[in-house]
Amino acid sequence: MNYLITIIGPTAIGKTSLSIALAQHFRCDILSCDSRQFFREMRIGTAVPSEVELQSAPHHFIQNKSIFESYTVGDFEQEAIAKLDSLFEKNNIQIMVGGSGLYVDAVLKGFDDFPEIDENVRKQINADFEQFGITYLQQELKKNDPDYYQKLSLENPQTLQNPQRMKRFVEVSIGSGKPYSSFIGQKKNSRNFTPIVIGLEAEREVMYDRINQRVDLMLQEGLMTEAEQLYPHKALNALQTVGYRELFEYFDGIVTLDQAVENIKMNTRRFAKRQITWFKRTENAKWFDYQTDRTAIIEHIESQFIIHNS
RNA sequence: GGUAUCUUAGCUCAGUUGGUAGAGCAAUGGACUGAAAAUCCAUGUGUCCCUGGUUCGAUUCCUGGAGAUACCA
Repeated sequence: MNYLITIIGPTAIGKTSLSIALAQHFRCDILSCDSRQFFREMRIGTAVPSEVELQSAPHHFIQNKSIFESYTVGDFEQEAIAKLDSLFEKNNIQIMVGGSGLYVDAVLKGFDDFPEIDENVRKQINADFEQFGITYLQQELKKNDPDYYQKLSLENPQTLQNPQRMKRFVEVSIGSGKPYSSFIGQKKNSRNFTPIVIGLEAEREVMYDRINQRVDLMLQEGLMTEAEQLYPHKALNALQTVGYRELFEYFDGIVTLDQAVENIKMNTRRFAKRQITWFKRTENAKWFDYQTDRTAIIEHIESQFIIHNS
C-alpha cells in the first residue's frame, strides 16, 4: 500500500517546515503542489523553501518551470502522477505539500480528460468577450451546452457571471464541437495510493499576523528588485500573482509604495481566506493547530497506516 | 484659559425638517475540472460620545460634562 501524506492549509501557516520534518522522519521526498512555486523567476514573492530547507529533503516541482512556458493544472496532474509512480518504487510513503486547492485535487482525485483546444479558439472567444461582455459567453454556453447552462442556472448561477469559468466552458464546447459537460465524469480515476491529509489551521488573528510578517520579510529579502526585473513581463499569466501585481501598480505610478505594501498584505489575507474555503471541503482531512507538536502529527499518520493495513 | 467646529459601522464619512440610520473601503461567508496566488457571487444592529431636560417619542432640539481639531490669548 502506498501513502501520500498531503499537507494543506492557508499561506504562511508553516506547511513547508512541517513537510520537511515529516520527510526527514519518513525518509521520503516532497512533492510541491503550489501553482506559483513552479516558476524559477519567482522566488521571493512565492516564498519557496530556503536553500537550507531544500537541502534538508529532496523536493520536486519547485522552480522547475519558467514563467514563459504555458503550464496548466492538467500538465501538472500528469507530471505529478508520473513522478509519484517513480518515487513510490523507492518508498511507499511520500509527501505532498501545497496551497493550491485545485492542484491538490488534481493529484488526489484527478480531472476528466478534455481535448486540446486550438489556441485561436481561445483568442477569438477572448476578443468576442471583450467586445460583447458576459452575455456573449452566456449565450454561447446556452447554444453549445444547453444542459450545462441549465444546470448552472439552477445550482450555481454565480458561475454564469464568472468570465474565466465561462470562457473555459465555451472554449471546450466550441473547440471540440461537443458540449463541455459531455466530458465531465467520463473517466474513472484510480490512484495507486491512499491519501493521508493533514490540514494546518490557526486563529484568524494569528494567521494575519504571520502574513504581515512574511510580507515584510519578503520586502527585506528583495521582493522589490525581483518584481522590478519581472515588470516587463507583467502581462504573463504567472505574474498575475499576489505580491507582484501590487508592486507593478506602484511601478506604474498608480499607488504609493506604502499603499502597494498594504495591498499585498490585504490581498494575501483574501487569498488565505479563499484557501480555507476550498480546503474545508477536502475529504478526510485531519486538522491540527499550527503549533501542534510534530510527534502528535506523526502519531496520527502512523495510526492511519495501521488502519489501512488491517 | 476663551471662542468656534466636530464626536454616527473596524476606517473615512453621509443622514434623519424629532418616529432608533446608510454609502465607500475594510471585514465575513460562499462558488470554482487545464488562467486557480486567477476569477466570480452574497452579506450592513451600530450603547448615532456620556449625563440630565423638553416631548407620546431624542441619534436629531436644549443644559452640563468628556474627548478631538482650529483660531485667539
